[in-house]
Amino acid sequence: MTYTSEYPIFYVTVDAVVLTLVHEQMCALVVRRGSEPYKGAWALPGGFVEPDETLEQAARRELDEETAVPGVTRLEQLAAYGDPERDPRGRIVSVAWMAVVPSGPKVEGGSDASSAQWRPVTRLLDEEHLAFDHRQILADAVERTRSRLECTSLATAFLDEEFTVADLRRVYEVVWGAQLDPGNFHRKVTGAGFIEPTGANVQRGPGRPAAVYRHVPGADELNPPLTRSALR
Amino acid sequence: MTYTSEYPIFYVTVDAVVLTLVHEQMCALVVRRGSEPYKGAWALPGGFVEPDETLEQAARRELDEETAVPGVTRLEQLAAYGDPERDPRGRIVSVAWMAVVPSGPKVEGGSDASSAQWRPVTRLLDEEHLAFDHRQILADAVERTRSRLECTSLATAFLDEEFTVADLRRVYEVVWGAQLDPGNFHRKVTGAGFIEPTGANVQRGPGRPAAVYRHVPGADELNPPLTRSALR
DNA sequence: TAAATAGTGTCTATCAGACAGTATTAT
DNA sequence: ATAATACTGTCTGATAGACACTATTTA
Repeated sequence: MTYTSEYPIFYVTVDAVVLTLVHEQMCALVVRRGSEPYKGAWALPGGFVEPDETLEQAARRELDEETAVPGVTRLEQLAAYGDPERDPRGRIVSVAWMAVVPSGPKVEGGSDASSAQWRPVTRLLDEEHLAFDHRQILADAVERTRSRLECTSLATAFLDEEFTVADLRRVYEVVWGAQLDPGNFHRKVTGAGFIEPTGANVQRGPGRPAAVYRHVPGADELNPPLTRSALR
Repeated sequence: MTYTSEYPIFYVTVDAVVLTLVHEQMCALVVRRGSEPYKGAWALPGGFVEPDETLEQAARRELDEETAVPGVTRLEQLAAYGDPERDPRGRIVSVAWMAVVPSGPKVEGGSDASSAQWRPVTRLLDEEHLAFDHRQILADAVERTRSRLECTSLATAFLDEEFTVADLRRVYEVVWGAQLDPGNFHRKVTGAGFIEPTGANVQRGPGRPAAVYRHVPGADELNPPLTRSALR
């Protein structure tokens, strides 16, 4: 089938940055490109928007098809990237989305991409070569995530439904790349209103058992915010 | 000229929200639509992106062509809007931008639109009908502006190069819709590091003359932020 | 026992907000 | 003089961060 237009042809794609924690490292979901351009390079999952779907639906569909990653609840729109030179195949404007999922889901496979994989964000940004302008998109997503931890409950999205205060602290420490004072963090986060105790306790390694918490549904705004300067 | 494609046709447009203060009211720049759809309704200035320009260049060009508004320095990308039903003419994804300009520039005319005009944001949002999904875009831009006042020097963009602390306070009061304590505001804002005194004083009406300030170039981040809860 | 983690108490410096007080002008 | 605006001083309550202390477990 061929389409015609009296205006220049633009293509619209979506790309998704999905972040999680693997072994105390922030990792992003990437796929190997199986065709030119950038064949063999890592790329963010994404693809062309179809005529009758919203941009968000397109991002979800591409994530399902290329990575089959579970746990994607909220997708947040990041930005549109539309430099004329960003894709050698033509004029392609991409709308980028980001999501955060709990640690460790299996992602290999999916029909479109030969291999989807979690890779540390630091390596993707500093050492490896990402296709197109995906390095910029990833960097923007990471920065957005860092600031979202200050004023929203996004940190809980890195964790399973039940978690301890220490689990949550590790999320902040990894994402912000800073050590936090355990005592002060505990007081602040339990008083911020976005997590509530389940009543249960868990024991992991030596030390006093920790209370188990869950995210309070709907409590997504944090004020006052958790300041990023709570360093040790 | 006719273009052909084997993929469905998408069009990409840009829309711009330009905000300013007129008579103590936040106003947005809108144009009357001269053709269907939504003929005669107010719309945000914008139009189709051309093949060889960036999205930001397209936004600037459309602003020049449709409104000839001066004073647009920084354009900040807001979001992409791509609902399949948002435009009856076809599948059009629009990338929205926002800018803030000093009060009072003349804008009537321009070649494309019969009349560009400043209209109060409250009326556009609450009473009048904006074309397409421009009401949502405008609402998003206003909310973004409100939060940008907390942690950036954006408020100075509403003012001319030289201004008083009272001028700046009026910007915050109008945008946030709240009264601020003059004394506390003065201390906070002069200590925040993003404005500096020129040495001159001005007299407007009764009262002690006010010192004149200017924006410190490059000082765009505010920390600690000016909290929005500095109400009286 | 020592070591490790969980959680609480407490002190201090800082800061937001309330509000009073001083300075300088127009009318 | 009076009113109005531009600042500046001061008090109070809240909070961030440092750090000590208690509680509960493993090894």
